[in-house]
Amino acid sequence: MTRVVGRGGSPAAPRSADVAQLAGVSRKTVSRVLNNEPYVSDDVRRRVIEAAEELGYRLNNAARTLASGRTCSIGVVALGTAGYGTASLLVAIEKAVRGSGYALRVVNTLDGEPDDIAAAVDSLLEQGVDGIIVSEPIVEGEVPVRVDVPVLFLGAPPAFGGSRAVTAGVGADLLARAATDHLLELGHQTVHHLAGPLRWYAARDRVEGWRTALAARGRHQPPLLEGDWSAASGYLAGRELAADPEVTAVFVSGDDMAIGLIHALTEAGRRVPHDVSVIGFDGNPVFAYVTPPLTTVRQPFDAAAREGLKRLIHAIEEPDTEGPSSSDLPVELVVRASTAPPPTSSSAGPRASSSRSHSSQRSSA
Amino acid sequence: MTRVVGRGGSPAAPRSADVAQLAGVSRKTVSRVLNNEPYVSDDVRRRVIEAAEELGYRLNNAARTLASGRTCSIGVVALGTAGYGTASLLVAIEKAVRGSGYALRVVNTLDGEPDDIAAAVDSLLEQGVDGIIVSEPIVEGEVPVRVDVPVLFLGAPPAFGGSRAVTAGVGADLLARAATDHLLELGHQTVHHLAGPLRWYAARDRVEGWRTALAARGRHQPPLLEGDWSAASGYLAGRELAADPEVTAVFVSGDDMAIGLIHALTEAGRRVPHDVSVIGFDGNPVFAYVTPPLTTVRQPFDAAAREGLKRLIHAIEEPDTEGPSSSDLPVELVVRASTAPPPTSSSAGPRASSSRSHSSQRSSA
DNA sequence: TAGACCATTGACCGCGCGGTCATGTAACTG
DNA sequence: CAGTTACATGACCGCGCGGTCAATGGTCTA
Repeated sequence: MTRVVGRGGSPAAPRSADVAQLAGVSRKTVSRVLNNEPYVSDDVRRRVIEAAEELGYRLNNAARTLASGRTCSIGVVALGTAGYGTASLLVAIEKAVRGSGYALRVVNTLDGEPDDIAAAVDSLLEQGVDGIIVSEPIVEGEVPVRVDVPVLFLGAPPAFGGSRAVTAGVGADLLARAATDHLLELGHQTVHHLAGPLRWYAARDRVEGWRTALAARGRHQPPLLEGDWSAASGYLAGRELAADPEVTAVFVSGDDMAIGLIHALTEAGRRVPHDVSVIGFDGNPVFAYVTPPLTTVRQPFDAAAREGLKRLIHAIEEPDTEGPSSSDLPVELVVRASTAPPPTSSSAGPRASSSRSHSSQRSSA
Repeated sequence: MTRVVGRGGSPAAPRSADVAQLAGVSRKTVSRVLNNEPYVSDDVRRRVIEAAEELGYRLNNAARTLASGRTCSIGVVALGTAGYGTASLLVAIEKAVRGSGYALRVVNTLDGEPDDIAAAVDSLLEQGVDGIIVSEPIVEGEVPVRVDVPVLFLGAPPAFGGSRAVTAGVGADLLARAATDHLLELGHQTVHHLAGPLRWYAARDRVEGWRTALAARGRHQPPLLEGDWSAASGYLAGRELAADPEVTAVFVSGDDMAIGLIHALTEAGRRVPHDVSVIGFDGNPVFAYVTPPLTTVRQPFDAAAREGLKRLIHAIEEPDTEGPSSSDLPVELVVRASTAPPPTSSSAGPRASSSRSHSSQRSSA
């Protein structure tokens, strides 16, 4: 039979048989060369590679998947929002996956409802993936899908999601604790907290860290506020807090919300950081250039993605052995000018430091 | 032969033959049902669907791709940055692809160099895609890859990239023109422009719109400044502009850069918008809550992604017919408080409007 | 009643590759 | 020298599905 010819007279894509013929070897040997298998002489290897290049040969992924049973791709269930945090995490995952030999398939869930996640996971399984990353798991409900590949939950507790689940995270509790400690060390009696939606593990972990930091010093734990990550929700929370003169320090669970909160405080006549200190969470660099420059905690997205992926690949390739142990992620506090010591009754307290402090930061393990 | 059984005694994934056996029909009939082909009786169709559900059957994408030659997936070459604009565009693409019957494969290029893009495209072709979206094409150089699927360039001119290329865009030139017009209508004699990296089409289109707006009114065209999308680069440009007392209005090619620029102006004693008006570009909602709230132009990411995808799918499925005609995208000016009439020698000019203006906006076609 | 026609179903092939196993050939060993 | 090992290659099968075409059975027309 004759091979099909594409539109415009362009020949159909070459197959490994074409390469084999040109190189004067068998198809199987071509397969060996392209998969870096041993037991191929240097001469043959060279000839095959030359022939492949000459023909512009590309492996057919579908065929190799079908034959081998391995898809060499990893699916990501991402949150369909363009926020700095989630977008950074997705980019970090992509960077981590590069060079691992796996391709990435992305499905967004707009809302994060269990059914939504289930649909996303289902579509990934149908496409064929060797493993799945749920980038921001939500707490509510079990995901109603039978999954027979390992799943990495970034930030969820190990119990979540069935037996073949692995987890990794940015160490949100430690980061949140560092943020709270920063404010306490400045002299604040206590620290208020504006959390993200508590359905998110990301939000819960940070609440946990905040509570731990307060408890460690025996401080009063103010009631929790809950936002939705948006600046608008931060603004609303800020209006509430502005009415309470006791508030001198707020740890906000996201930079955007922190910006909204500061805006509300300022509007109400509470100066930041003179009257109220605010620390954010994420590390979006643009907020070094707002007034006041935002003190925040940078999330180690890259490190978390790398570590998570390492574990996931381990679970894929050597499912019966113990995974790599967890390594400590960096805690990076970016101190700018939205935090300061609390106002004292006698003195006016220090003003915001001048513009030099755009990116002063300190790191600790 | 016996079928392979997975770890832990879990049975291997069911195949269409299993469904066929359970439903008491042939494998081919199962295929017909699952592909919604005609000539299947209602009774048989129902039985097949029930059997598939009972077994938890999922189509094997690799096998169907191999057999049919169609992958039913679209590849995206995205920029590996977490900026609001690029991230929003990616999310918009994902939203547009949902329900189209195509899956998404994402590859990031960290830098956008032609070789980098070539590698990304290559890896997509190897994975198997029916079409490719280059989300933010860069101007420099031809992409050195032979591509035999349609390619959608979001924002590049039609000549780019070979014969099977289609394009769509957010209408950046019109948006830029609207931004510039806004400032001119406020009474400014001319408008300065801080562009993005001119290697990007996205930046060039906006420069074009800015030039057109100025030329249409016969205004002086100040020298162009070039940033790199970051707030830091906006800050540097702002230091330059602050030294020039002639500057009363700046159109900045991205919200982040605008924030940096405003910071530099403020630091140098030039008040925004009292002395200098600044308009951004993107529409990141968080900047409604900085001081001053940023006037900006919202990019119609969703509409652009939808339209581009419609054309791409058309090019995939009916390559020989003319594509759908382009429809006008919305121009959405978000007027907040970083723009105002220019200072006059006699009066002090209006102050920034109060906090009510968080999201006042006007739209026009 | 015979012929034409349609709706419905299945037998069979092969997409392009990796896996298994048999077959070679050269380099050692005792 | 025979026996053993290490290396190098190819013949052949089948992964799970869609496509082609033939076969079946029923309904309609002349």
